[in-house]
Amino acid sequence: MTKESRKNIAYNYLREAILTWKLHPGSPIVEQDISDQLSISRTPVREALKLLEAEGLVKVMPQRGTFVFELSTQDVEEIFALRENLEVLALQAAIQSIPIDELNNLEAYLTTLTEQSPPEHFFTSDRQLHALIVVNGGNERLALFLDSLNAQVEQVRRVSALRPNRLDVSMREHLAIVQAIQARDIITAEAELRQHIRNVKQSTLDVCRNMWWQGTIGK
Amino acid sequence: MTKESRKNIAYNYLREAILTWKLHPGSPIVEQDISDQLSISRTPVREALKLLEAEGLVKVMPQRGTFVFELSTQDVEEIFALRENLEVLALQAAIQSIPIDELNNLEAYLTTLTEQSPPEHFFTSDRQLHALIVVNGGNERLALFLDSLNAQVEQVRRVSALRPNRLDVSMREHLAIVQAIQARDIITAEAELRQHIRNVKQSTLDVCRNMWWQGTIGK
DNA sequence: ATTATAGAGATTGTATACAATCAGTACACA
DNA sequence: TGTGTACTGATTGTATACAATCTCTATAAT
Repeated sequence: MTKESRKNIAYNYLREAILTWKLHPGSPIVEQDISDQLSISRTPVREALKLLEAEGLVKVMPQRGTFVFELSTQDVEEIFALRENLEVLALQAAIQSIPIDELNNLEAYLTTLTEQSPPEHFFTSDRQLHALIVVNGGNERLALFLDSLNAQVEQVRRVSALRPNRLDVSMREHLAIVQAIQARDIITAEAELRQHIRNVKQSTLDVCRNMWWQGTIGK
Repeated sequence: MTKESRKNIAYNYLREAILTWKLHPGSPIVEQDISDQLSISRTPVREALKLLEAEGLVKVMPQRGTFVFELSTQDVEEIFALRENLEVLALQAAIQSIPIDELNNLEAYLTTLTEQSPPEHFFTSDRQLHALIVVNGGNERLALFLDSLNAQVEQVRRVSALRPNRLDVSMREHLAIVQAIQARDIITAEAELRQHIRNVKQSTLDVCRNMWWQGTIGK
């Protein structure tokens, strides 16, 4: 295996820290601090921050500082509006070509999940389903853009997905989507996918507003 | 007016050079050369190149070199498929809110254009129309993404738009779109917009293939 | 003749020092 | 008391030197 570049070390470190709430929305990221923590120079840290900025996870204010991105409700609306339409677009392109055995595997896996299953299992299956759709859609730019959109809400989603019943409901929605794709039924699949994404959006919005009230983000 | 950062100087310089064919697709960009030409250090040049990479105008191959992006027909297919659907999405959101006087101005301007008008006038009105749609769509992320998609084909489009009759036809298509928006007729506007983008795509594909044959790009 | 290998040159990747700019503070002044 | 102004510290922006890695070529071995 080829050695990882220092830029990538910094990138993965920062990305993980943001998504797991070790770095809270709105808090500053000082290049020197990160380079000290990782024992590398500022240069690769800087390049990693530029990448994260392009991805929408941090906001660089020139000559002032770099800050962890704060999601507003407006942002959530924008992101999910795009996500819904782009994923449907990918679905239309992919529905005939998604391998049936992959669908069967995913379906089998979904039916094993219960309320007691560890949340990571839900996250994994969620990523799998969306990857299945997007990758088979065959448009690389669309796939990359969706990744970037998802990264911007993932931070909040990791909280919202844990709300009571949400995991269970989400699993049922996934199952409905998978089964519609298995039947190559684009009408149903599209409707289920749209509904699922709208539910996730609502859930994300709720958490977003709660955080606001509690002063977790903003001030 | 605030002084422009050296990173931006390098960014604008390189972007312009690529879009005007001073730098041909596939040709290498050496950081040291650019920094010499602009009398600045490699650091801001490097940051500019990373920006251009995120935008899809250059391709950085780690430890090997940086190259001007070469558009393949596959890329053109991807880009226009996305552009068509995203612009329609913006149009649906924008059609009621695009100011009538802006539409009237653009319509008046379009009717003054003839085969003899300088091509820049066509480019300007083209940009205006698409900006009108995308900005009033109200989704900033969608607007930014479309900008980046357009940048990737602009290089080729500046050639394709000059083909015989293309300017004239394009003007008529624009006029039809504008008039449908004036009437707030989403059905017609969407159909005209889709047709227009498909025509531009076809024209772009033709030029793309010609360049291939002539060895302008590739080798 | 073909292949393998070592070395040189070119280019990007990284470290580090210095410059420029911004925010906040203390202080002078009205 | 309020306001403006210069100063200080912190942080990003830029310059430059050095390291790592890749490509290409020359050379040697089979």
